[in-house]
Amino acid sequence: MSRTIRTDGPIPVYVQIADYIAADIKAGRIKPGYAIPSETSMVQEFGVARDTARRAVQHLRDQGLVRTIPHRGTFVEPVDAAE
Amino acid sequence: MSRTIRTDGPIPVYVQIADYIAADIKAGRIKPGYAIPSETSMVQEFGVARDTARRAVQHLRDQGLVRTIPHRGTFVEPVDAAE
DNA sequence: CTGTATTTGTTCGTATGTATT
DNA sequence: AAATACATACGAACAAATACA
Repeated sequence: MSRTIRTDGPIPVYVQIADYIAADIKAGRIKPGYAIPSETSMVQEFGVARDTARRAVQHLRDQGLVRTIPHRGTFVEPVDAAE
Repeated sequence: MSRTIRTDGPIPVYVQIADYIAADIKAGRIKPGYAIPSETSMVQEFGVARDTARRAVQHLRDQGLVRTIPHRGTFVEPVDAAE
């Protein structure tokens, strides 16, 4: 898995991260009801600030792909929820 | 012992706390094998958030001065471990 | 064996300041 | 000016392991 983050291009870092996770969801690598990586693990995995990781999660929420439960995590929605 | 925390300067609070504890270690006030103050006690003593106390401990770990045992505490390493 | 207290682990929420683009 | 990104800091909730009475 490349999962390279580019800061020199036109695509915001948070969108790039969200896209990676969205791809995981759509490919079934993270199934409905299961948690996506925590903000902290995104920070570690992608080497970004937590602020950026949060934006990525927000982006996924905006697309209806996930739902966050405070202090628990962010979970993949049922497949039909993102339509 | 002053141990004043300054929030108006350029030195992060967590670094200031770590420096205080590092000084205690280097002065022999906390000996190898013994525990440094818990996160909770740092919160109380310095009036900071736990997040900040944890950063201070992390900073000490990064310097090789201490080692954390989960659910037990954080302990001073042997003197030669920090070289 | 059974609680209770202590301690670190983990997670998201919120805010501020700075720098860069 | 506005959006993006990083770093710092405080809050809050709950989990889990450990230690001990």
